[in-house]
Amino acid sequence: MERAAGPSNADAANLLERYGALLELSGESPFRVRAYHRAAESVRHLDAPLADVARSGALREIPGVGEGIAAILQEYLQRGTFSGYDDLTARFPHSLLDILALPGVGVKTVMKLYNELGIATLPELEAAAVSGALRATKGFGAKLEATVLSGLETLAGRSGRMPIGEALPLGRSLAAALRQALPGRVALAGSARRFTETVGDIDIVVETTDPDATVARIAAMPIVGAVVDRFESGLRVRLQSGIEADIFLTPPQRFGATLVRATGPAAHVQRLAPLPEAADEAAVYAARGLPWIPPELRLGGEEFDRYPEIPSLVVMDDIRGELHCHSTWSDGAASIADMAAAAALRGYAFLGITDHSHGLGIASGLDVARLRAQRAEIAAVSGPVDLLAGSEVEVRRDGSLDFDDATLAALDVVVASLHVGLRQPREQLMDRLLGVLRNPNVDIIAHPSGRLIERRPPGDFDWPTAFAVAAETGTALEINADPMRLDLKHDLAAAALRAGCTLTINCDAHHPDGFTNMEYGIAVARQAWARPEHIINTWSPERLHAWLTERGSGAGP
DNA sequence: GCCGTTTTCGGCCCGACTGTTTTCAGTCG
Repeated sequence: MERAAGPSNADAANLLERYGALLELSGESPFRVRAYHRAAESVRHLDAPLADVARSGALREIPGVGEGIAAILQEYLQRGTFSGYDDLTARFPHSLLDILALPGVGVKTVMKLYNELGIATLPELEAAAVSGALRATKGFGAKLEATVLSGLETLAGRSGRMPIGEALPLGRSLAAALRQALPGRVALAGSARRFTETVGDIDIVVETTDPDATVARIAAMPIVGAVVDRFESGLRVRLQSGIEADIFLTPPQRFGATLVRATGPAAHVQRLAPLPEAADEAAVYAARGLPWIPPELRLGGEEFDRYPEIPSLVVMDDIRGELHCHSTWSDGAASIADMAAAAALRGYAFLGITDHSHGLGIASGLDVARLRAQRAEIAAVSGPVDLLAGSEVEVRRDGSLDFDDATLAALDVVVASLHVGLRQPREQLMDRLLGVLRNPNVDIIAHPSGRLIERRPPGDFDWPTAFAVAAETGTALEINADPMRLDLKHDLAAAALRAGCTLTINCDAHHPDGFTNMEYGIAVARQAWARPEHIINTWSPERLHAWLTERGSGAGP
């Protein structure tokens, strides 16, 4: 396997991102700051290595990269940094960016802390908050103190656990590298294999008859920075990226049992105890009279009672299309044509284009006039897949929608979302949600709880009531497959199914790459024991169209 | 800093909530 020389696209994107943040601290125009963030996103999603793009002279063809940023990227590729970045890091301590990352702390607060109190690091900030120095400063009060302390607490609680969207690709690439370097079987284990929302560390099982030789080979791998620990049954390594991973060594005849144990969770493994010595996982389960239980279903409970249902649960191949994605018409990064092509490449039959409505100004949401114009483009592009003209319509704070009923009824598919006012009291929040569920023009409620994993708690909804009404109106509830959302989460999705609700799984893709997140949504749906018939985007295009038409929209223009 | 069936210069990123004040600045989705 040949490895591309030079820094990764992600490294370049992160540098542009940091530079943008530093520019913001220095008081630069918000538009200039934004330009760097936009360029960073484009670079992050490039199909080819940045160095190759530069060599072919196509840097300026990257969206958001003009003369200035192209020159910066050239310099970065040659020197590993660029002079503008060096200048700014000389002016501001890099650690100010850590403070800027605290929720509720923006540029103005960071610079005031730095200039008036000399605070440049998180520990200094914590000391100032604890000692009361913050609230003693003019312009700061008890609330900022509380914001800072709770933000620091969140950061501390966060440390160590990665979102599944990072952990799984990382675990897979480590397993692939080990497979390349070692003769025996290699398998990803641990919570990443089980698709838990967050992952503490990467676990891998490696088969070997010569542990010492295997350890030596692993230690010599380029991806491995250092062996941190060597224990009885394996070793702990620190990767070049700084992430640590446990590698368990096992003789071939015990590979299955070791993989079950290393995959966990403890409650699941306990039900199988004592684990029979077996060369593969299926044999472990067979010895207990069970079929092989897929890792994402290993939760230590239901899987031992409901296993006959496993073959009927939804799988990736059941998905015929998606009903919630974005394009450059709002905050997406790709054209409708590009999104349609990506969907076609995945074998999808249909794709709902649902850009934001105007209420979400920051996402440059569409007003009625632009919605009409977009509809024409959608009609022109439709071909590689069946495109549905839709909207992700904003549910405003007062519960009203951004578009009137006639506008919504003319759309093929309507996805309603609560992005604002998620901290409202339960009663108000439920009034909004129930009102939207009862609107016959709304087909889908997107990311119903509004949570962002480890960043924002869900809204305070009364789920039994919400699910009862959704079951009555037939409105589909989304499992949003974005690994930062996974919303509904699996236990809520299971409760929704018990209440008789219909579901849909969507990536909420803002870029062609976004569709690859589908596997996370599938895992959540399976953890909720969902079958294809529960999920509207597994249905045939004919059945889906009939359902949409029946619901009051989809009648066409 | 980028970009152009509004424009090669002048837009681009709006509106509400919160906290700290006392008429508004800062943050965020």
